[in-house]
Amino acid sequence: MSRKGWRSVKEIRIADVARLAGVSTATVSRVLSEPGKVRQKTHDLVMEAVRRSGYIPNSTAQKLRTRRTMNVLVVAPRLTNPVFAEILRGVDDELTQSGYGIIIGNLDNRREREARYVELALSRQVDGVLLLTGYIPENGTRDMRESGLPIVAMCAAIDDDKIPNVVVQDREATRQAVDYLAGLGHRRFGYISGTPTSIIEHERFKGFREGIAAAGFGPEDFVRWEGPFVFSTGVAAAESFLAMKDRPTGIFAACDESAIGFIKRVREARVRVPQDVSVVGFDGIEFSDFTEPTLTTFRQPLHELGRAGADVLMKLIQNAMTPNDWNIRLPLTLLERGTTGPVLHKDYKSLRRSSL
Amino acid sequence: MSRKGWRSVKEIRIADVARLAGVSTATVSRVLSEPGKVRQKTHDLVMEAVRRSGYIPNSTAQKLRTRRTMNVLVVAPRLTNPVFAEILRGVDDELTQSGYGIIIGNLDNRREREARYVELALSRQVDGVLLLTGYIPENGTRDMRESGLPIVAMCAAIDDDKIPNVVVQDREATRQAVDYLAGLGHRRFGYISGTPTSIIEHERFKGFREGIAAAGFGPEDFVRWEGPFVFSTGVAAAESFLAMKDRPTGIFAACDESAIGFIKRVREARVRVPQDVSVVGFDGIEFSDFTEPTLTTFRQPLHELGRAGADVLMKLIQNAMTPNDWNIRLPLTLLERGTTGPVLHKDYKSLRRSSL
DNA sequence: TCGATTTTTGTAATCGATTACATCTTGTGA
DNA sequence: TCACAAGATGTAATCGATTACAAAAATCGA
Repeated sequence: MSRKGWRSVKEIRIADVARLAGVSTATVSRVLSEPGKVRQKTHDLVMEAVRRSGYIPNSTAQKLRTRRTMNVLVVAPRLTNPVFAEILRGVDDELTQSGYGIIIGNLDNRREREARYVELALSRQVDGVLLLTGYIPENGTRDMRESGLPIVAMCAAIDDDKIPNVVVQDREATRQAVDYLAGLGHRRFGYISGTPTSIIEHERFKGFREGIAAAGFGPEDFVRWEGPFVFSTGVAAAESFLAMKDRPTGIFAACDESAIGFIKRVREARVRVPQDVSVVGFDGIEFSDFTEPTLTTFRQPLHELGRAGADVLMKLIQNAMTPNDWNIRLPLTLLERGTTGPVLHKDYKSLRRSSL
Repeated sequence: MSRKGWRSVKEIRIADVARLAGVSTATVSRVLSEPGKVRQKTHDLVMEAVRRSGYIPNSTAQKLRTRRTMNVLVVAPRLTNPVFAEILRGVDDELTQSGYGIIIGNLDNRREREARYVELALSRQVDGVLLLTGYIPENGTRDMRESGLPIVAMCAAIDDDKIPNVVVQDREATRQAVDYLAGLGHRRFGYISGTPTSIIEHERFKGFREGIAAAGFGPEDFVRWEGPFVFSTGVAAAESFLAMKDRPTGIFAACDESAIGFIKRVREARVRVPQDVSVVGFDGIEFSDFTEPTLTTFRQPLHELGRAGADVLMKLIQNAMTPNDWNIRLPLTLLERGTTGPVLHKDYKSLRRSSL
């Protein structure tokens, strides 16, 4: 069997370099990884041999011996979601700087795919794990924690002393969203959810209800439409919205995609945004600035979040945590743009009309 | 130094399992990787020991011995670009099925980051490489090919007998785009480019010029606006467009983002789409269906492309290539939507007006 | 039941680096 | 110049699996 058919290039081992330089493998190893431990003359000799032979250490062998893989696993719910892609970019920025590689664990929204990545961690292919998911992956009897690996939870707080959290302040932002809409005079609200089973969604909805209460309203003052974090959830919400007799005027969507889907559909039905209905999104994806009108939304500090998460993981791996590192919560920014405006109450309108 | 502080969980080695089951390590190994080679009774004994101890093989040791890492490197120009994210999803689908892991090489549009990934390949951390970039990464004196690893080039044809290509038919599609616009009566064209240095852009522009020629026009019949594959390129093109006295009416954009940026900007200036100007995009990102009007564009079979690329790489690794695998070219689909329509020539209009 | 054959299992080498420990050099001060 | 410390280098064990080869056990036919 020519399973190794492609292995055409002769591989140079550390022993080859040692022979070429007339030294032992130990010396070569030291030259390459312990600066200043070898005499200058020998050092030059070895480096010359390395250069001439084109030697590059076999990283698998290094890993076996040093027990460090210099790889990190990043588990994300869905890679094509721009939110996770952007976080991943931040993570990548930070990790590659420290010489770490990234192995991606894309769940593609199917939770059963977790098992594979738990296995990966358990089999020691990585030095640490970044969870962009809202829960700790488990694999039947075993879960990620059992690996004993450093884990950092992002995107949703996890209640475990051993696991640092690096998250955004969703709940506060969502609360603020309601406050903002109420401030514009809105009295009836709509909430377009994200994936109902995700902790992120729970956090945001909790913030929403808190906001509703804080503004002096109750559960009877809002409707909630359920669905995953995608465009079509907004479209479906819009269908339901259009069928209502007494429509809400202040809508909060748990992600920009569904906000955009909603707006697109209601505009088709000649509902005006923001004159007839105001919409606040969540995420601040690049696209939200290219819709008509431009979307009012909360911008997540995604890149910064990614960097922060990676930074904490590095510290965790190196046992260099400070108390502040255990719970990092980044703020969001409200981008007031074109899809929100003061309410035109029916009664207000009629009042006005009669007073004319 | 407590570098290993976190390594709290006792690690179980194959020797522990062997002792527990009262057999040799060779037997345990065979139970785990050579089905049917061990007597049923012994097999059960071993499996029970594995279960009881919770043993999971140390994959680094396996890799060192078998010389297969079961990892693949995917080099992409930019992860946050939804096109690459979607291709990656297809790759992931195919590879995880075969038990391979993915190490991501995100260039983030900075070519100097290549070196790192060439090194990765050279140090044997992966069994193969998928290039989503338009060129072969090089690292000073060494390039990816030197690694002797199986490489598959996607997104742009590479002229090397040893490297299979799995690409989409950009050029044909772009040609067709011009043909389509000409068929709608357009006589003056605009071309919004992508990153000028990328091979992908070259291919598309080549197709565009071929289309122009095939429709009986020449270089004087179109303008070209340059810029990277982003929204702002379209916005800048729009500024230039708006400043023209004799504006083109048929615009092709090398990616959906710039098409959308263009449309957004010209609409702000009260130019109507498609009545005043028709726009054809390229890619078919999810978002293109949520603009106003919906974007006419070419859909790339991204997921399929990813799967196909991964499939060819698997075959290459296993020396199982068939002649057809060396050059796969997937077709694109024209999605006729809202941003294109028949031209209203000035002379045509005046003609019509006078005949009324 | 015996020996030949086949099947199963064990022993030990191996993959390619790192590193503890031993040994050899070099440098220093008296 | 010598004794001794400090520094440089070499030897060989080690990481944890796989696997070639050897040895033992099971199977079979006569």
